[in-house]
Parts: sequence; C-alpha cells; structure tokens
Amino acid sequence: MRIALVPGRGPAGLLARLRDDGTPYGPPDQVPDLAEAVAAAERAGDVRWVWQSTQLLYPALLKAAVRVARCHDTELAGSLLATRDSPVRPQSAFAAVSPSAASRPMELPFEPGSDALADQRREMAALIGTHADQLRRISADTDPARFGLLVAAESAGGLAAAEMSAAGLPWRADIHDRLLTELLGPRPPAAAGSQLRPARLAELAADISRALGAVRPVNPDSPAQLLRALAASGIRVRSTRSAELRQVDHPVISLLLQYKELARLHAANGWSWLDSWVADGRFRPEYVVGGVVSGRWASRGGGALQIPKLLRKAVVADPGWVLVVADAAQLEPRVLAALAGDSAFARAANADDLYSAVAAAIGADRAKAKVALLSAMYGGTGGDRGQSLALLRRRFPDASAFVESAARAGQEGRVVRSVLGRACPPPSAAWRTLTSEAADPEQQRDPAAAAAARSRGRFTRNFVVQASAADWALVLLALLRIRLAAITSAAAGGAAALGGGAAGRPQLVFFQHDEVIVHCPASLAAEVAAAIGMAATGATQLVFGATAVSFPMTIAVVSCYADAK
DNA sequence: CGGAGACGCGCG
DNA sequence: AAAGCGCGCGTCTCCG
Repeated sequence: MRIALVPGRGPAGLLARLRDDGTPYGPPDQVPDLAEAVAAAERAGDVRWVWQSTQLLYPALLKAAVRVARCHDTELAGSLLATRDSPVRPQSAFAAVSPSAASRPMELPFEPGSDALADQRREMAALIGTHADQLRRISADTDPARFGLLVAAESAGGLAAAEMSAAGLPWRADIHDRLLTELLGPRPPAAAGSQLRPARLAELAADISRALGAVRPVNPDSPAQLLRALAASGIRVRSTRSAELRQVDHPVISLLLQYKELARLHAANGWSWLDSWVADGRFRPEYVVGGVVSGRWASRGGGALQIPKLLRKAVVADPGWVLVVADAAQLEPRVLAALAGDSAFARAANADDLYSAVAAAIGADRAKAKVALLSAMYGGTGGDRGQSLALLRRRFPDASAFVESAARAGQEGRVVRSVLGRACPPPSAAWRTLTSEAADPEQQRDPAAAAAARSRGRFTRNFVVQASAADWALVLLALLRIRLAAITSAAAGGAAALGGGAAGRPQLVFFQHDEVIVHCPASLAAEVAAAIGMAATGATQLVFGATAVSFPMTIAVVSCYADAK
C-alpha cells in the first residue's frame, strides 16, 4: 500500500492512499496529527510512504519517535531518472527523452490570498502526479526490476541516513581532547585568537625556519612561501606535497612532514571541530544520499566520511553496548568479477584474499597484483605496471574487456550505467566541442582534446565499478535496516523492562561506502553480526543474481572503533 | 569584505 | 611509495 504525504501547518497534514499505478483512491484525507497518523498506518501494515523529500520530512517524525519502514522519495527518484534520461547527443538521430512536465520539482506559483489548505491540496496533486509519472518511467526502463530496486534502495538510503544522523556516532570528546593535547600541546586559549598555533606546531614551525636558514619566519601553511624558502635552501620541488617532499633528503623534511600531519589534525579535526560537531557524546553528521555521481554518499559538515583513522580511538560504545563494525572486503574487484561474469576472476574472488589469488594467477607478488588491478579499474598508465596489466588481460579477459569497453564508451561521449542502472552524467557541452574538434583530421593531435577524451574514459571505466559497488552497498544497507528493526521488536520486551523506548535497540550509526557500524547492546552483538551477513548475501542475490562471486564481510565486535581492523 | 580557485590531505 | 577513480573542507591567495 502506498500513501502520499504532504505536511501542513504545525502537526497537521494530508494523506492520500494510492493504487499500485500511483492513482489515488479518492481525495486526500486531512489528519490533525501527521506523526500519529503515520505511526498508526505503520502499525496497521505494509506501507510505502510517497513524499517529496525524506531529508525534509523524516527528521520531524524521528523526533516524535516515529520510524517508517519504506518510502518513495520523489526527489531522489527524480534525480536518478533525470540522469538516466538526460540527452546525451542532441545531434544524434535518436530523439532525446526529456523529463515530462509532471516530473519537474514541485514549485507552486505564489498566489496571493490562497489559503494553506488549498496550497497543500495543490502540493498533493503535484506529488501524486510526479510519483505516477516516475512509476511509468521506471517501468519503461530497459530493466525495470533492477532500476526499480535502485529507486527503492535509494529511498531506503534516505531513511537510513536520517536515522543515522538522529542516532549519531558515539564520540568521546574527553578521549579526543586528550589525543589532541598529547600530540599538539594544551589547547590554546580562545581569547588569544584562533590564529595562535598550539605549542607543538609553533615549535615545529620555528624549527623549520631554522633548518631552512630563513631570516624571516616561514609559514609552513603557505605552499608558495614554503616553496620559495625550500628553493632558497637548494631544495627543488614542484610542489610541497608530502609525497614529493619524501623523495628529498634534507633535515628539514622530517620536520615538515611532522608539521603537516599535526597541522592537518588541528585544522580539520581539532578542538573547534569538537566544539562544532560533537554534542552529548554523539557526532551527528549530515549525509547526502546520492551526493556522488556514482551513487556513493557525500556528507555535509564535519567531514564525516574523512574521519582520520587516528580519531577512531574516540569512537567508543556506551557502557554495556558494543560497536559491530563490518566492511566488505575488497569490494570493487569482486564487483568487477561479478559484473563481467569472468569465471577465472570469480575463482580468484572466492579466495579469502583476492589480491593474493590474483597474484598467484599472474605470477606476481601481492603488491604488484594489487597495483595492476587498481590500475585496470582506475585507468592508470605508465610506470612498470604495463607488464602486469598485460598478464591481467590474458588471465582475466572478460573482466579486462568489461572495463576497456566502459572506457571506450566514455571516450566516445556515451553514457554508461551501473549494474542497477544508475547512469553517469553525459559529457558537458564544452567536452563535446573540444573532442569533436579532435575528430577533425586537421585537429586530431590537439593534446587538450585527447587528454579530455582519455580523462572521461578513466571516469567511465571507474564509474561502472564504483557505482555498481555503491549499488551493492546501498542494497545491503536497505536490507540491514529492515533486519535490525526486526531485532528491535524481538528485544522490545527487554527494552520496555528497562523503561526506555529505544533502550535496547540496535542502531545503524555509520556508513562509509563499503563499511557499516551498528551500535547495540552487547547481548545482541551476535544477532546483529548475523543480520549483517544475511544482508550481504541478500544484496549479492538481488544485485547480481546467481553469481559465482562471493562478497565476504569482515565483522568485528568491539567497544572501540580503533580496535576493529 | 566576501567569493572563487588552487593547493593539500583526510577517507573509500 | 605512489598512482589511476570518487569526494569534503581548511588555508592561503588573488580578485573585485
């Protein structure tokens, strides 16, 4: 059963029950308390809520302790459809499919004097129209079942993201502060201004200036200044990147590398980060579902997906609780094996360590095999990896052909799609102009055009793998959410006994591309770990069908995130 | 003064 | 050890 939902003023709102094709059974019902009505419908049975934006609507429901099982988010679905249907080559014989009027975002014209209820009714009509149109466009896909799964999983991801933001990642500010103090020195007084360097950084900066024999203090935070000072000491580097500095033999280098590492910690995850992002023992980032073109999530504020490994020491479960940390081992090469249906590669992928198996197959050491494999997926060239790449091509012809074909499509300006049908963006007008000139024999050697074509080839080559891995991880997350909710109800008696509504409930608290963290009472850890395993199996089945490739999860039950690995 | 872009580096 | 792909974000620097 689908129910369309439009919020009103205050707690009220409109609900409209929909048929399977998205048409309403009748005029919408006005309900005085939306959260209550949603909770009642969830209790009564299987509902898929149809609404414009989980990100806007769901946090208020969560605040009222109302969770929903499923939804169709028309913004997320619309964005998937818009990319799929974007015209690729207007000059081609194929007519570009343009999104129909009904699928445009709902922006209602301002009408002076219109009352709130009339606005809501218009909004409901637009929502119902958009949704029905999206259902039609999904069913018109070349693979409606898979694309429909993607839309459902994306919507489920929206729910999971809101729930994770609400729950928050357990974060011990005291541990974080102690780490900072150990590494940087005491926190500089706020009154002195935020420009003041912590003691350890100030020492290092002074040591650096001295080691460079500089007359005036060198600011290591300024690449231009540092580059000049290095040149004055006879150190010739093109940039001040750590990687490049490491090649240089000079006493200043180790000081600079230490400075950079600590300065980065201070700037990105120092005391001001702690003040801004951690409250009540929780780090609550905002996830942006589908924020990356490949379908990976992005985050807004707090750099949630770039937390340095060092700070995992501050992520500690509540007393009596544990963190179940799970990550998909070597996900992307396994995804490639499944995508390409490469039986030799699938055999390698069934080993515990895929890279060792690949190394054995091509007669190289593990490190070389890993580099060659990453190069094949990322489009790396040059260096001494040509030989290993050639061996890969011979041993795993189907997997090689798969990524090569994706790269060719990209270079030719075509669009590629993930296993569930997420489309990559079409080339920009500027790219088409540039590369079509290159097709002209006169201009064929235009290096900029050739570089642009190769660059897009690398992008699409990687897209098919990264986006399909994101599909798999998203489906896993969607399945895990549902399974965790079942554990919740089973444990509800115990939770009620403790007198807390959510007291004993396992909570998804982190998701980072191929890794999830569940925070749960220690007694439920085994059940949660089993749920993760089943979600992974289910995701493999739904996304890849009957594949020979296995997708093992590494699962650790720990009280501190730093102990998982 | 704020915006834009380069740089650099954290994560997968 | 780094590179080939994808991001967010802080600092510096230039520009209007």
